[in-house]
Amino acid sequence: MAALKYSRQREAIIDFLQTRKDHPSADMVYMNVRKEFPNISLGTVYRNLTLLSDLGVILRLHLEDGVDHFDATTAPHFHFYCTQCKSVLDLDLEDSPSLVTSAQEQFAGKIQGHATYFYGLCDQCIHK
Amino acid sequence: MAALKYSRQREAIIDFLQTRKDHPSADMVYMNVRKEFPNISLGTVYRNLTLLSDLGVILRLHLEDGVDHFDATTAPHFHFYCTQCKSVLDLDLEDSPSLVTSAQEQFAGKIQGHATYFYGLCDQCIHK
DNA sequence: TTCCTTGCAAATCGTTTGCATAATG
DNA sequence: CATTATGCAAACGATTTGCAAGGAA
Repeated sequence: MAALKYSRQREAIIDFLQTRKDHPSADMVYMNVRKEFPNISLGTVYRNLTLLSDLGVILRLHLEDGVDHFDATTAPHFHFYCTQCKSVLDLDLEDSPSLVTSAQEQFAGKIQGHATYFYGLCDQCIHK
Repeated sequence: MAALKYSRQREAIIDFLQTRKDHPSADMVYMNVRKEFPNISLGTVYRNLTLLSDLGVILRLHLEDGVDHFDATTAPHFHFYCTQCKSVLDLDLEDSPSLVTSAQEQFAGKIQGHATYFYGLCDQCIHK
């Protein structure tokens, strides 16, 4: 029942997210979209991020740092979180359907998906 | 350099968590431990939960509902989150070192572990 | 004109923290 | 006695929300 109407701000938010692979926080989105829309408010950013993730257009990630992160790649994939530099990366494993399948075999409810993140040290943080 | 000292409140918090398999929030812990220590403060509950999860005695889970959940089972396992009733369950999958292993094969950094939760509808929510 | 969206600011809410006091080792 | 833990309340920070004005259908 949404009856969504177009807005340039929302488009800019989606566009920005699609250029990034590092899963920005709402504040990051805000600071960047502000270059194009200096008057955009943080509330508008949050409203759109919430709307878009409710619609499934983007993903909302809950990591360990207390701030939500957003991801324009909605195809199932895995994430890596560096405990040192706090960066977030995509991991492209082939294996994800079998994970859900094997979980489903042992679970009476209906599994619709999963959120998985690996944690540890990223390549850069190891070498310094 | 911790130099931990005993406290009855902390013990009660751990004891309570060990009796539960539903991964209570800090507020749940607070309400229950209050039966035994009516004057305990929410701050003390948070301080101990944070301390214990930093020490690795318990796990702190970041789910979709915006509140942190705590788990006294620290052995690697999976979680299920019901998107309808918001309950959290343990899933005992044949532990998959293969998950970390296969991820590690394709990743230059060092993977130390993973947090995985499945989401969907639990058995009870399907049948109503 | 109707209803969605925005900007702004205030409100929420989970969590953390400063401080004086109590308990532990 | 030295140090850690507690209770209380205030502070914090991320996110949400009410409202009046602006923009899309």
